[in-house]
Amino acid sequence: EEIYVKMLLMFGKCKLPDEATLLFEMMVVEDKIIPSLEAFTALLSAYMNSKRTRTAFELFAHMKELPVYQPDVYVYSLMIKGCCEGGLFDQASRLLVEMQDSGVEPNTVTYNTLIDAFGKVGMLSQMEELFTHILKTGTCKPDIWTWNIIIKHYGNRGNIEKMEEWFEMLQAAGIEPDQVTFNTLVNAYGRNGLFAKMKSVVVYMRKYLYNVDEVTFNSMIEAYGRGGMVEEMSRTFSAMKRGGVKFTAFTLCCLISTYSKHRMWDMVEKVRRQWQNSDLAPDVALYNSLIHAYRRAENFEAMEAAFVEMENKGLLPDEITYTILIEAYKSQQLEDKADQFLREMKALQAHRR
RNA sequence: UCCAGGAUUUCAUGGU
Repeated sequence: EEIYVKMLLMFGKCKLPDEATLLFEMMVVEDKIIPSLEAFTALLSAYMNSKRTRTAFELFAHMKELPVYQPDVYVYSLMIKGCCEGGLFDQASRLLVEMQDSGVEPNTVTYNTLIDAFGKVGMLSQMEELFTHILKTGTCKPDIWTWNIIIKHYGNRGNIEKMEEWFEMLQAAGIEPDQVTFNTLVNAYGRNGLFAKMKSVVVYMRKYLYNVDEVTFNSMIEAYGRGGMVEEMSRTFSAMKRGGVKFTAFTLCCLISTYSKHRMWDMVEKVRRQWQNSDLAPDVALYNSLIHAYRRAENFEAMEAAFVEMENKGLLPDEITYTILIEAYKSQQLEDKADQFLREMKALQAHRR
């Protein structure tokens, strides 16, 4: 069963909810395994990752009717996350009450989920209040994730002073920052154009033997790209490869977007060749950036070819893909084709409910 | 009894 659970999680990561459902049924029917609560949690999480919130909640309701599958703190934390992501804060707080009523105590993960949810919608004072509340009441012990979440949200909102303040408080509390903490700082400084500080964090990381990984490099590459520092971006990409850090779809997506924004078509092709020579799994966002690059270049044959290639690789276009194509065809007065893709997009959206 | 397996954080693409 552990293998099934691992595979369910894989499907969730790859956003393949239907495959997850099939696998789960296979496990029950063919291998006659009585699924554990963990298996159900894995299935729920696959649905959540694939934004099949409704399916997840149906399963959740079903589980509650079965005495052996009474949700535990894992399941409740996951469902609370689902509510928050759908903007259903009332329902989230109802679940929080419900879990306590049924004797399941929320833990650090549950509160981290809520703290992150406040941050995501910009309710930073509520975010802080919740943090001090759990600290004061001793409801649960904040962990490094809690701090990382708060640091991230101040960084994302451009409040660098607050971010640094929280980073210092973290250290003052005697907690060791981790890889994620530093990557969060690199990302925050980068997105706010503070390139010197960004670089100094990386220097610090190297000095104290934290892993400078693909997330670190991706943040820098993205930051330079956004800031129009194309040369610096290219150099960082080279440094990444020289350092033996494997680039990801994310890396190439940043590069292609920036090069195409600066109409550097030869560089787009260069990235594309490195992509072809790599063993990266097919990726929708990466194809989207390429399709958009060809649309910018008004190279519509290449755009269509990239779209066909994407479908041949078994990838389903998403709303972004369709939007790019529809805009492209509209700009060429090809209303029929634009309409056709509009219908396909609507069909996709309908299928997902 | 111990161990393992499920939940939360850092990163991209269109409309902008």
